[in-house]
Amino acid sequence: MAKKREITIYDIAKELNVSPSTVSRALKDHHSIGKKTKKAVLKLAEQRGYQPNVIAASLRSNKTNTIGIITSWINRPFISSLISGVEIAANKSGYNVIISQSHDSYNSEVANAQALYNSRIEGLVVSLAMETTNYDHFERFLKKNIPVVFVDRVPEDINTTKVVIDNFSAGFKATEHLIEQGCTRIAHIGGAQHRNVYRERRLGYVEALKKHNIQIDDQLIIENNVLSSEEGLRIAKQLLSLPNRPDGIFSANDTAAVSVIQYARKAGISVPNELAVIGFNNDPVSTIIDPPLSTVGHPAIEMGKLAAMQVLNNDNQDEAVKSQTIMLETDLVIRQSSLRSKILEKV
Amino acid sequence: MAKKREITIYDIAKELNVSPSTVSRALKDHHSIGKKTKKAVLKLAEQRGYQPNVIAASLRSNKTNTIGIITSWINRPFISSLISGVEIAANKSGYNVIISQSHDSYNSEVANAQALYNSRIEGLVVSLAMETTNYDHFERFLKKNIPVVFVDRVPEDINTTKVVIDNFSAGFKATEHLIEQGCTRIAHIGGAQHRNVYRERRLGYVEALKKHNIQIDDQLIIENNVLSSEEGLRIAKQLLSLPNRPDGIFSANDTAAVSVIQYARKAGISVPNELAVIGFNNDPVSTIIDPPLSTVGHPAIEMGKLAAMQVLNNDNQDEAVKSQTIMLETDLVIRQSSLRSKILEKV
DNA sequence: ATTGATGAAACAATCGGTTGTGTTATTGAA
DNA sequence: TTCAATAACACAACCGATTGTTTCATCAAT
Repeated sequence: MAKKREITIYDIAKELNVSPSTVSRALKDHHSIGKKTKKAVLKLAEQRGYQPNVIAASLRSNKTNTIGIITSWINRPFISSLISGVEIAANKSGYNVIISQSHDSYNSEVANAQALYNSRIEGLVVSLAMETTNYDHFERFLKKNIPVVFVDRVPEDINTTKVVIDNFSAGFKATEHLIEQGCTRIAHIGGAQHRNVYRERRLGYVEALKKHNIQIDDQLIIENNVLSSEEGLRIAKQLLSLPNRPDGIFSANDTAAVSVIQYARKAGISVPNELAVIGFNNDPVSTIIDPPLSTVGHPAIEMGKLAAMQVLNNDNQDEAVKSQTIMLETDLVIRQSSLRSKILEKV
Repeated sequence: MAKKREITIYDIAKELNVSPSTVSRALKDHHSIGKKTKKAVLKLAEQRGYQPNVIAASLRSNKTNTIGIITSWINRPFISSLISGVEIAANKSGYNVIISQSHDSYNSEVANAQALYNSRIEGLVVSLAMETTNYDHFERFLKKNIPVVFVDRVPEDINTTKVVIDNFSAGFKATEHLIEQGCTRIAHIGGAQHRNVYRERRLGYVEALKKHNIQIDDQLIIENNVLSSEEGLRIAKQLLSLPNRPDGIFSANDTAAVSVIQYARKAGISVPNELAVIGFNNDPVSTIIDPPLSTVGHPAIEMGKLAAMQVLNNDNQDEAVKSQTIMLETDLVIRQSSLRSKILEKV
């Protein structure tokens, strides 16, 4: 019952008594085809509902109009926004986007890269798995001049385009904000230090303390590979049980920061008066928690769009531009969880 | 500097003095190829780093190993989990997943469907755009026997596989729960009624009221196409300003439910004592809001996996199974925003 | 020794566009 | 009138694998 075959340029060619190559060229408005012929081809193609077989075109022209993307998980606020941005930019340029998830596993990331390579993608957007420390699986793309653009979680020692936020500056700003609020013992909940984003946030934190002549206390720096709400709770307990407990906490993500607030409430520690808290990411939950969580915001969708555009414009760029790092500014989103002075005024 | 050409079966064939077809068959362990030949081919392929050109294979065999997915937005908790599930199931079967966003626009949905069709996808997973009421753009797939599986937001009058939750039962359970908590004036914040999910939730709500002989009050039923936090706030204000205000609210999503709680707090209305609230989706924010939000949970990732599996197993199924509706149960997640009795006991 | 069956591999068409190179007719210049 | 330039289109190779059909050799059975 279904039509067995799609209509091809050969069908059109036969019906119009021209050659397939003429049809092909007519369809893409090639200059060497006469006006009447073009009209006739376009008209018949329309009538017959001709749809080009992109697979055949890909095989011959070696262009797939497809880019790939590898992230840890799709269902996280920041990442899904990132992907959304990639899709928007790619779609606008007529490109397809193939997704894949590493689940933060190095092996999966390698396997996905391999699969995408075999799918002949023309570009790749990557946010690294937590585990990944070796980047050889991307060399294959670069060798073939297939652009690889890293976003957010990027490697250091690989010569390619990166789209990141200024994590150092963000960490610095967040910490300095706490200092300005009068905090003197500021803790930091950080992530895996081999990942740029977490290391740089911590460096910003340290730098801010240094600038304001505050002693760095290793007891107040906790690192964790997961930063889940469970881990956040555990860390909050640990920090707030210290004999000389912190009066401010800069957490490298909102999830852990929210846990801190929840624990503090249970423990009868007033936020922000006794403990000022600032997180990172500006997740939706940050506006819901009570008190609302101060945090660091960044343009996730924009980052995705930018990454995709870097991939798609690769041809037009010279070597220097191909290995640039695009660094976006973050904005401090000050809410009540850290707004000590104002709260104090009110009280 | 880069290698100009990938290695093909022709290269291997030439080097081993066999024909390309032998190489092709050897690589896929065809029975008509001798053991020694197979070994030799495999070995050389490995040595030369042979990677099959999937485009060429697709062209000939008419198999792309790719499925498409159309959703409204990627960056929403429920949808990103859905997509994550689709990717997991597809990846396990060696399939690629191409994403696209309709942004809830009918025209974009049509355009995306068209683009995916041209990309020769072998199956399509769709969650409808809010605007969509005409489904002709999917007929093309069905005519060619390309499976189209709808998830969550599904059409009524189209004969294909659907993966949904039991929205009616969920609405019923949520409302009955409020009744059991002693609520007598229960409001409903609903979504666009032409979308199955919202219509059925409302029907469940109405049925629960009927069962318990509670008069349906049109003043207490508000419908809204967006259900954003802003709209939620507006609706909360409207409902709670009624002369005879409700003592319970069943919201069709968590976003609006959270807004209700936030507004109630500002208005000095105690939740759940004076107003019991239950939402829908079990979004992350539902655990963060104070009091924690009761809601309806559903297995988003599982739905995605199931949808993908329906698409991928299409060949093995007869016509009856091809147009089935898979309905998953929801679970009532009771938290404090609706737990009146217990709260009252405590007080 | 002849025939038939079986295994192993070659041959060649095919998928549907793309693209470099010919070919023909027309036109303008010399 | 003749020749070169140009427009318009045809021809055919090609992209790289897949697959139906043939061919050839080997071996067992009669």
